[in-house]
Amino acid sequence: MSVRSPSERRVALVVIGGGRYAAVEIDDADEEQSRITLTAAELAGWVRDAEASDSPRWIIRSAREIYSVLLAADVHIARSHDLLLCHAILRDTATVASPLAPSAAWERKEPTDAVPALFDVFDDERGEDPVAEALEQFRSQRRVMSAATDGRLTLLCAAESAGGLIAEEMRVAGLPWNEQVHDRILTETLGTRPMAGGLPSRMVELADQVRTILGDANLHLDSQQKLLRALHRVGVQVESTSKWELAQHEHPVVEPLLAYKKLSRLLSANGWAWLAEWVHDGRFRPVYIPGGVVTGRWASAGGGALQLPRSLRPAVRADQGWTLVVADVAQLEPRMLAAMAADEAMARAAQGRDLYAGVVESGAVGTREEAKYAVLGAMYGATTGDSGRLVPRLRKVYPRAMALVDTAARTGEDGGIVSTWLGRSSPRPSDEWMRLQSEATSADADPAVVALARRRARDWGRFTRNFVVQGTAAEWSLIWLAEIRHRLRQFDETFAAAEASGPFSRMPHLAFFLHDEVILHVPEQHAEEAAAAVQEAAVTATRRLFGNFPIDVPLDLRIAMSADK
DNA sequence: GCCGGTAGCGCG
DNA sequence: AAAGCGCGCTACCGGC
Repeated sequence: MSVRSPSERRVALVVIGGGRYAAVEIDDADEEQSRITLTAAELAGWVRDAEASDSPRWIIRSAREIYSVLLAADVHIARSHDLLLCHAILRDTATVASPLAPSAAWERKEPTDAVPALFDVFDDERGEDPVAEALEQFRSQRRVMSAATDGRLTLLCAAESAGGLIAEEMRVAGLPWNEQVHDRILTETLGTRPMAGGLPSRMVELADQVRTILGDANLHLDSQQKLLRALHRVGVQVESTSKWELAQHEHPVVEPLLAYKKLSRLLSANGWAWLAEWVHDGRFRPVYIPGGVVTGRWASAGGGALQLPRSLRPAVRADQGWTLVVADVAQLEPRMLAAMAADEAMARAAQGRDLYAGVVESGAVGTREEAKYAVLGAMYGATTGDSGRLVPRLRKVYPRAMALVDTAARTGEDGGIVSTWLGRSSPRPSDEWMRLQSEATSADADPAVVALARRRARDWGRFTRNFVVQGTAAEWSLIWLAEIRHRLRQFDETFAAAEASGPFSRMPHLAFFLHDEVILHVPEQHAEEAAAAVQEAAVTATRRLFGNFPIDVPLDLRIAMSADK
């Protein structure tokens, strides 16, 4: 991903209704220079040619809407400006004096199902002149981006737009998923698959064991209420059926019950039904939603892409003749915190693979475990328990880093807005929250209301505290992803073009992304090259964000047939 | 039978 | 009711 240079060619692709598209050349003043009209059948070919000749930045309403159409015709684009994704950022940013005016027409409607909102494309009623409206929106967005003198919003929008493209590409490519391996794991863990309706054999055994111990042969284990009453009857005085609470008790029922619950979860979330619904032709194709989380993290819809249990990792297997490049960042968030705060002591602790070991060396805490709890507590706002007790020790050793998160928390408690490193801002607290706070400040306020307001203020403070760190980590990851894609495209051109016979047939490609982790699917002979690209991309992402500030962001990087660790 | 709220647990 | 952030999904359960 590169930030636009003045001479860069820009073309807006606009849906103009009746199944037709306008391709509009934009000059350096962001004015329309020329326009041609394309039918749906002509679109892909025209874009392919333009892309091949000088790879313009495509101004699009949304990658979800239009890139899926292009990809279906095996047309890839390098760069875009995604008006829907950037609208949200530029409208909410608190880092410039005049953010973008809100407009319902440029708000992303979240699809609630797994099908992309393709039919938006053919909405003829959208406006008077869709081209003029798109260009006007683009100009407004450009004004806001350039109001940030340091280019941060421009970088953020470029990265967010690249993310929009990558999300669509990853869905088309899919994650290579071996159904036989998945089936074997299920059978080994849950027992033999039931013929119809019933539970697998190991679950049946465990359930019988639990029912025997609880003295109720017909107990329905999946009902918390019935289970809770049965537990009370045998003297297990828990207030909930959650596993952390059950684990505190010593009773013969605990072990088989926890085992049953674990298997039950695997069966219902990622069992044979999931496999049949979500894996086709050896690929799992989740719908990614870039920027779907307030902090800028991606969300997903359908298939639970971001919650795949680690026990199923071995089912992620490269095709014959291919391999996986699997990379993740260790302790990304505290590293981002150290760099944002320019906390050199914390950056020193972050040197090398294990940040927590560095924290121990600094003398703040005695063990790695303590370091972990202290650091997580600092970023999440722990006040009690082991974690809360350890946080003050960090405040002595890393005053700058702690001041950054403490300030973010105080801003939130006061109803203020915080921003990430590149300028994505937290939402305003709700009207209800505001009302409660002002109600609590009146002289004759009910003490219960005051206490509640205080609690809600602290809750929101913990959210804004974490927002700046989680959101900046999301920005690093987004740039990392975009830089990986950029490098794969570069070296792909040199060897794959001649062999290509379909989408991603010979191309190394991104196959999975999970907050601070990527999986690439790569022809074997290019594995080393791809791994190097992932590493270089990380270095570049760090430099893009923090210049020469010395912060290490080391990767766990491996080349393997399966994603299993 | 449909719907929304809640519990619980998977991921980072 | 985990202490301490952000999500999505499934199954229950009560109300209609």
